[in-house]
Amino acid sequence: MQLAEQSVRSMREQIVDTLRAEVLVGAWTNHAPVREQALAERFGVSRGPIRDALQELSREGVLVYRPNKGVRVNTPPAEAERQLLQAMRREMESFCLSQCIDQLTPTDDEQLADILAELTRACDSGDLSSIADCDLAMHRYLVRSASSELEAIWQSITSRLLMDYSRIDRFDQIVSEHEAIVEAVKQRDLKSAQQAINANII
Amino acid sequence: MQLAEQSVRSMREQIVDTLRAEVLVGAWTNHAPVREQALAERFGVSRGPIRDALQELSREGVLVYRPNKGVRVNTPPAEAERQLLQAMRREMESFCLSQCIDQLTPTDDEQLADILAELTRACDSGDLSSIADCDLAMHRYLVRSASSELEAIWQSITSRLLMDYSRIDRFDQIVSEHEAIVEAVKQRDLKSAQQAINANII
DNA sequence: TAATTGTGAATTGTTAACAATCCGTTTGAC
DNA sequence: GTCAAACGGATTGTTAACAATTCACAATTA
Repeated sequence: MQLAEQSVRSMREQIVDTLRAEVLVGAWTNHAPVREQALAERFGVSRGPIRDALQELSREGVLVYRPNKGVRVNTPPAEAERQLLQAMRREMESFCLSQCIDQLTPTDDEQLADILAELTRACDSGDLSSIADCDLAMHRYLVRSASSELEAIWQSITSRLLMDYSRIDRFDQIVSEHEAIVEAVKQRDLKSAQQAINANII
Repeated sequence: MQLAEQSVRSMREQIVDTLRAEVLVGAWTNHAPVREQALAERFGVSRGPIRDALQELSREGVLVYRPNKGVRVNTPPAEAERQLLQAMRREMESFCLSQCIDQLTPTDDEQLADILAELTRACDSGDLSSIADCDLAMHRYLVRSASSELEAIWQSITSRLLMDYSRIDRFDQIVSEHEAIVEAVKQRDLKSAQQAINANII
């Protein structure tokens, strides 16, 4: 009775990823509350899975939940918090690189190259939502390669940092920075890869 | 139609806190899966709120979710991950102290003293679940005083660290370490408070 | 007029029933 | 006897209806 082109779990993940990308790109304001029924109709499911997705995004810091009042888009972190989160994100991704870089295979290099190609295409076409998605996908790939356990924490930190993703207009810079990451990883050059990551996390 | 001694949101939070404390104390094994129906009957609600709580604990790293198979207790992090998480927790709590310590009021001091008193009582009676609860409550109080935004991230990191809370047998040490924290905070001595926190986070 | 109280629609929270999936067991073929 | 397919109970995933709460707006009163 369902389209079921993906597993049930993937459906919720897909909803979460879609909504996250839209929020991070600024497609939603934080003035209007998010209505469950409207999202349910949009995704063709009932309110249950929608509520699950909204709960997850709330825990992630993208949305803010208030009892009996639903969710709203969160506000960007204060400057001091932002600096802490940035330091933590750099620490995490540097750690993940050091853990995974010698375990990666040519297949991983291809995957990263694919993500980079899609990121480039997204930047060319100016598809903000897709840019944010690809950007996150590359970093997430490296984090997950090191430890799937850390992914949820990394996502929470990163989502909050990207709540004011203002530099998404520097398309060329985004591409070149990620090219540097992929190249350094391909060379299995830990120091360069960490530097490239740190340069990209601002 | 409900007991309703607390708000609806508090009910879910209460379920989450109860289950978390039980898992962190080792009351559950990770061999037997967690059954939704049994928990629903235990807490006197339907499976819906239980599923919400289990989802939250999964995202927090206390439980592990697998599609169509429910949740299990997570395993402790590997040693390398553990060191990263510990460094991040220290960084977070040091930051929170620096942010909040000059904003705290005598009322806050009382609250911390109350938590310390209950922790002492729990250690005297050897109530492991209560010990874990009070321990977390004190750190959470300081984190929340600095920034409620950071609380979810802090909880994720801390829960994973406590997945092997083996030193919960050193009751006297737990009490004295938290006494040192409360005292330093009361003196508004940032450096000492940070040292006391770092000494407690192992 | 300003403040307060009612009222009803809209929204979130919860429940129970139904659908889909998993897993151990049995059945059957070779 | 061994292996694979099929059956059935148990469990998770989803849905729609119902309950509880919130919010905007109208009606009432001072």
